[in-house]
Amino acid sequence: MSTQDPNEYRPSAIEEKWQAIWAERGTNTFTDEELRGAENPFYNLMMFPYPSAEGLHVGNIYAFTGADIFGRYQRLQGKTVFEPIGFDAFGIHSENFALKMGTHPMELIPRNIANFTRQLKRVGLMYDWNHTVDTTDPRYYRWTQWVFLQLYRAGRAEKREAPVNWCPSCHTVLANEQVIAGACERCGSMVEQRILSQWFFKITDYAKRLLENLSWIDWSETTKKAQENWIGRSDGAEVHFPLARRKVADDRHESAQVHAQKPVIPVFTTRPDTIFGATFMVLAPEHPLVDTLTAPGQKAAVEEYRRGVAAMDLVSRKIDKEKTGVFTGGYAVNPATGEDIPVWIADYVLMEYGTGAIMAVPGHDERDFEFATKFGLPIPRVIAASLDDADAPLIAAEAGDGVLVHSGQFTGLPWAEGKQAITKWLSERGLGEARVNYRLHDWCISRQRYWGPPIPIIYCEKCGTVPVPEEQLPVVLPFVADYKPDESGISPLARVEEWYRVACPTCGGEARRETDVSDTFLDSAWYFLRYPSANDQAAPFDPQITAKWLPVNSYIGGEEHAVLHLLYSRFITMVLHDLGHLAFEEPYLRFRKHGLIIKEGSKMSKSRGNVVVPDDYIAQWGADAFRTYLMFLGPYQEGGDFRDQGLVGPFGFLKRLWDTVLPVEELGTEAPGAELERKLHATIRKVGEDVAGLSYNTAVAAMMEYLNAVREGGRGANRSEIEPLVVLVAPFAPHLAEELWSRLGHAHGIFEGANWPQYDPARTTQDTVEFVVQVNGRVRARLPMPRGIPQGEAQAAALADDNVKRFVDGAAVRKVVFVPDRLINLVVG
RNA sequence: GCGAAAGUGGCGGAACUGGUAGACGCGCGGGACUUAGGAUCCCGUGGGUACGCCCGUGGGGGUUCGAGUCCCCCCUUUCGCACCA
Repeated sequence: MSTQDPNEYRPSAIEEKWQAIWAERGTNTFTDEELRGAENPFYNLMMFPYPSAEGLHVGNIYAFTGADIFGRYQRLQGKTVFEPIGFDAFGIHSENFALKMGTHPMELIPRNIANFTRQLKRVGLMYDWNHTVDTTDPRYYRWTQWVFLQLYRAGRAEKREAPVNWCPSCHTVLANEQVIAGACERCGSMVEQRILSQWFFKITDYAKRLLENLSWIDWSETTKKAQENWIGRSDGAEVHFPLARRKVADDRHESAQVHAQKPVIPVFTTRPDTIFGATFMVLAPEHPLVDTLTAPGQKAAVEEYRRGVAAMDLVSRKIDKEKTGVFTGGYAVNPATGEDIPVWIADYVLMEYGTGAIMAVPGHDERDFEFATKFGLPIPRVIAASLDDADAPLIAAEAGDGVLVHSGQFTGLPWAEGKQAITKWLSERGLGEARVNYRLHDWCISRQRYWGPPIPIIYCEKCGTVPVPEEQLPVVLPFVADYKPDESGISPLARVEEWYRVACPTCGGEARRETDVSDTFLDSAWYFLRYPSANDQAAPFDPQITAKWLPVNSYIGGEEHAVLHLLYSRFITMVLHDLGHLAFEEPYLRFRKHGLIIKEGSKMSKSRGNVVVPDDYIAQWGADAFRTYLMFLGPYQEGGDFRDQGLVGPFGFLKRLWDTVLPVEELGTEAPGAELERKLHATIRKVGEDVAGLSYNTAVAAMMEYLNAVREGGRGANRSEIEPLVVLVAPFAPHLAEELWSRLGHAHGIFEGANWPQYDPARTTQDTVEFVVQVNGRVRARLPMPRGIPQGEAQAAALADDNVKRFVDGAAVRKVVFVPDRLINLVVG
């Protein structure tokens, strides 16, 4: 029971020992010179964390360990692996937490980062601590501001008005996620809309490219699908509905005329084939033509409706609810039928999608059907299963396919052809054209908050909007003791006069800084470019280093960032590429999502009290066992269930491996037996393939199986049998592997060289196979047979088996199915 | 509603192109060593059984010599998106 026994497995001791050695030798860190000259570079990226006050979550460790294993495996294959980490520490999350705690974020964040760093180091991740990034450091956000300026210069950033959620009680702007059922998540007051002037990045200009590149980038399919849906391509037509000459409701008898010079209402539709059924139009309440269209008698009602909509928060407006709306009193002309149709406004039409106006086809659109039913508008049928059904009554919207009916010269055309033909017809008459529309919106990057990088813009009375000259960056976020938002609805920076009052960079006159800060997603949209050049004070990223290391070889992260972070960083990369700053336009060659872990069958959360605190487990079992268990508990790309009991399995495995190798002097020197050697080669192959494909759980299982075989019946191991296993386990349990490797007499560290064992494919298979004999598809015998046995011999051997004989029972064999080296199936009777 | 994925022992989970269902681990049972063990090691472990076999991968059909795997219908769960025209 001596605790000083050098052959006892004491994880904490060896883990701390090797962490110190790695730091001292610089095993995982690079100088900038080394980065420039690296051979076989492999950039292994994982999503940097937001350094919360609670410390590292087990979910973070799960994500990082899986990525780290991949990096360590690449390294054991001889690659030079750059594996950086950083801190995504700006944003509303940090700010709200700081407000709650009453501690200033400038004080809180460095503390959290220090704690995270300590925890990350304890896990044994292969990070280059010489190349870290902290988004709140002016040396970093100086270049975030530089990125903004590049977009501004390229005309990809523009300022325009947009609504935001506003909590009248907290005096603050809320993100959509902070609005719960129309109320502020913090105080419960009803949220309102405010219209503010904000900065947008025109990501919609890139919608087509962002969508098309998805066809060739090597990403998790589900992630690509999420982006595809988010970008949301719709093929249809833009159609122009001229305003009717008469605008008043009771002026019904005047015939409609189509005059090209008249103002028109453009609409986007995916179903131009149903245009003959458009019996009314609906505009978003904010639509600019509403005032023109509104008849005097309807003015009061329209105004009231618009006020009601404006008071609503941005989230509840979009939830499906009973249709509401108001008639404007105005009419437009259906360009297909030539008839006047009434124009309504309703909040189910959104200004931000399409043109902010729709042609309503109640017969063939559910929402329009509901609206028409409620307000007594006509619901004609223009699509039917066949011409015979042209007058079948519509009891619900029929959004499916069919043939056109009651559609003038297009009647009888199948739906898809009608779509083409009508679009062509409208376009020949100058009333519309084919159009592709995207669901994707421009990226609003303005935040009326404190904790972010100030947007580098100056407003001058004479010169207008002036970008801060690049040499004047960074625009440093000032220390503001009271950074709480107030009722003005503008950033707390707008209260710091000595900060925002500046001389105009162009004319030197009085000017004012932009007081909004930028979105956290901008910080993370380019961080991977910064890592290799993290120490470069002269440029955001060094051209030579960037050419060598980018794009990223492997990126592993959570699916929750499938659409925002991953899309924004692709967009920023494309813009920087187009501006000549980067040679590539896609940032991540390969992206794989990891799954989420739950605890004992349910989601981990503070309210459930089932949050796994990693430090406790690591203290008890060691980082190696913790890492190995996390990778073992389920398929990495799908996630799994963390059970306290489960940890003892992988711990026991590591301990048995340790006990098998030590003491080294007692290891046998013989060659492995034939069967064990076969298993060794098969295991090397399986673990290599599984790790490369992120199937970590089965890789660990294969190693356990092999160790069990080595130790079967309590036998001791030969060195040649066990030494390769030390290398296979190294990505999972790097400390233990280093220690055993060194005790096995190697002068250099296990990760300093291409130490991954080779296998001989010829030796992965057995000479004897267990051959399955079926009769009529049911297993009746399992017979050992030599590999490569021909069908005739196998059949003879099968028929000689007593049990097989019983089932064949003298009957004629009608058919024989033979699968070489696996199975023979005798069909009788 | 739309989109995606998944339902396998007491539990977490394996199973490549259809070809021995349940690898590996937990738990449980037995044994060894021990004064003792909840430590360690070894062995066993889907259910039933007249010990020949039979039944078993959410439910119901189908294709096939053979289906967890393929096809059709249904049920359940999880995760995205959601009045997107």
